Amino acid sequence: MKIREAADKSGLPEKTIRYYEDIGLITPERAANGYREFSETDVHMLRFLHRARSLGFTVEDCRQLLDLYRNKRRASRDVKALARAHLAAIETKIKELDVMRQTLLGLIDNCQGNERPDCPILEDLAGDERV
Amino acid sequence: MKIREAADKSGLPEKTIRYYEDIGLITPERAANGYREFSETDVHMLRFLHRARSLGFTVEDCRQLLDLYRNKRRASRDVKALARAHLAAIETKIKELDVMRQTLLGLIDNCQGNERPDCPILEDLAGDERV
DNA sequence: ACTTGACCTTCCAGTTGCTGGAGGGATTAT
DNA sequence: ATAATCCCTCCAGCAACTGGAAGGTCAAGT
Repeated sequence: MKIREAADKSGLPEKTIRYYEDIGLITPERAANGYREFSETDVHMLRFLHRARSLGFTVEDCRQLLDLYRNKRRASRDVKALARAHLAAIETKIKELDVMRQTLLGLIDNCQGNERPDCPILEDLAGDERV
Repeated sequence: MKIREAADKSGLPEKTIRYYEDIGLITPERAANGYREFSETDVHMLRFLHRARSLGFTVEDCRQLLDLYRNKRRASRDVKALARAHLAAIETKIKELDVMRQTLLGLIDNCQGNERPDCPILEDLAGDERV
């Protein structure tokens, strides 16, 4: 099948599929006219990538996951390690965002939000000491 | 003062300070030899930017916040609106990450993590139906 | 006077993961 | 034959820096 159909079946934009080929994640065949020719296996890999990316794995993670997936002699230990590392990164990120969130909530709560200029949000950003 | 000192006092890397000048967030003076000459006010602005960025505001948000900060006729309403929009973005992001986190937790929990190849994580990514 | 070393400058490239668009060939439908 | 869809390959750009190269400046030491 051609790229449009592969895109429809995998849920990825055509542009992204071309990009994934560029960086060597997939290697579809080429027809005589130069068009990419996708097999069902290719689509399967694309769906795999789509799902992995949606779980936040980086493209490099995806490359490794795909390698593991294709390697029938893999150890599930290796997959689990990747997933754990990724989970840890996500949890770190969540914590960072939560700190921001708490701070913003406090600042927003203290701001009148009217037509006057005095604003505790700006005061905080400016590092003004509060008396 | 020169850039090194401004960097130390603001907590921002020199590179970042140059970048902020490039994109017009700050406009330090120049000495005769071409070196940037930072005033206390410049450092104040840099600290403002540092703090705003650490709360996750985008650089464009920072530009607006800085404009508001410098504008003595501002309405705190405008600041609050910016902060609220940013807070909403953060909360959206947290929710997305939490969905990933939950999913990963479930997958990791089901994976033996041994030397065998069978792995529910890969199965999920591959979209295999579980019986 | 000269050199060394620490500063400072600009500019270019790379990062991540795409996305949009230009310019052009191939195929399909009318 | 022609128009509408495909498809192709570049090139550029997004955010927000960061690293490095190549080179100018300045103060101190010999």
